[in-house]
Amino acid sequence: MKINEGVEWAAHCCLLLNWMEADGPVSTARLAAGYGLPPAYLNKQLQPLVKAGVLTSTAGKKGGFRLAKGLGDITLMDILTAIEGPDEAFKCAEIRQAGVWADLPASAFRAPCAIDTAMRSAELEWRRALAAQTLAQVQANAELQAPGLRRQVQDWYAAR
Amino acid sequence: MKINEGVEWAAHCCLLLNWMEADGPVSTARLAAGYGLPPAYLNKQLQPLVKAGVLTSTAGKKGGFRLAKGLGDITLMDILTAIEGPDEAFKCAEIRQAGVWADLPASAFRAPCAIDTAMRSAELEWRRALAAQTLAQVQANAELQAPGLRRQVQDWYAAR
DNA sequence: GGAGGGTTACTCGGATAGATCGTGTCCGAGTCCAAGGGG
DNA sequence: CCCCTTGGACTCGGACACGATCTATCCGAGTAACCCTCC
Repeated sequence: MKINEGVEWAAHCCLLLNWMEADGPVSTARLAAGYGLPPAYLNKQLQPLVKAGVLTSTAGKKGGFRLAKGLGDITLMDILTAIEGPDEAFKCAEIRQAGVWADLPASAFRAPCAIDTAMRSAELEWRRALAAQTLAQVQANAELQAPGLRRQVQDWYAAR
Repeated sequence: MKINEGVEWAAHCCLLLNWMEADGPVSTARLAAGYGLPPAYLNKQLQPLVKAGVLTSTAGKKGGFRLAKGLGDITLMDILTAIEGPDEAFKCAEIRQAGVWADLPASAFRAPCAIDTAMRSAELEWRRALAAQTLAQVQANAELQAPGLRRQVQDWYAAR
């Protein structure tokens, strides 16, 4: 039960892409350099975001990634599902249907597994909280805590 | 991001152990037979629960596992942390401290990473929901949906 | 000067290895029960 | 009849393979910009 680090990378990149929006597409190499990440692997992590409609990619010279929509329309849930896939973390294997319960009539399984229900509802709380957090809010918090950072990052990239 | 199936196994076993409490310890072989699981692997999954103080184990003939406390004192969170470990699913690697941010003064990192904060708070919601669910509640729901099941299971084990 | 074509350099995207973690199995140390013998 | 010893079988616990997923890298198809030539 460990979340791919690509989720963190993607979130950071989205925030950065928003800051760099005026400069056109940003290539994987530039993004990776900003965070000290392996460029090729970062590229691989960003690809599912393109498929999910969070980013758009353009090839060729001066190509790179760009936000497909505003930060307010992107939630942490979007990023997670794009990279981790749509499946839930807890997967009920219905082990109760074997052994002791194998001889029971099928009607006994009409009701869902109580454990599965409890685990699902808890996980739903998590996903609900993730879906409630837009990247716009996250960025607002970040800029609130470090007001000059945005300009500093833009300058660093401009001089590169 | 996939939860070990051992979590589901452990939860089911705890409920079963509660039903079989009067019969003394239940061995791994009997537990596994009840769910059609590989006995040795189930044993391996239950061991951390003993270390966590959820179960007690006794060796030798007529040995096996037994609940260390009442179902009301065991939460889904206990089981999860016992098997998955205490670490959180989302681990912030502080990638913001490399590249662009490498030259910034240390004071810039006094404030926590905004992404980390948002992810953590969402995950906390999940853990809070898990900690609020005791196995006693889960079992109550299960027995409510299938009233005769408890007796049926006890009989199956008694005849074995 | 402007337009068109070719070159070039750079981009993403997917196909290909290595590392880490989850899954499954096996055997040994320890222990409890039971039976048998002696008092 | 009761107690102690001895044997045995069964248990958990950890050490040992296998497989899948995550991590990391490489190379190729494609494309947009640029430059040079020609009109």
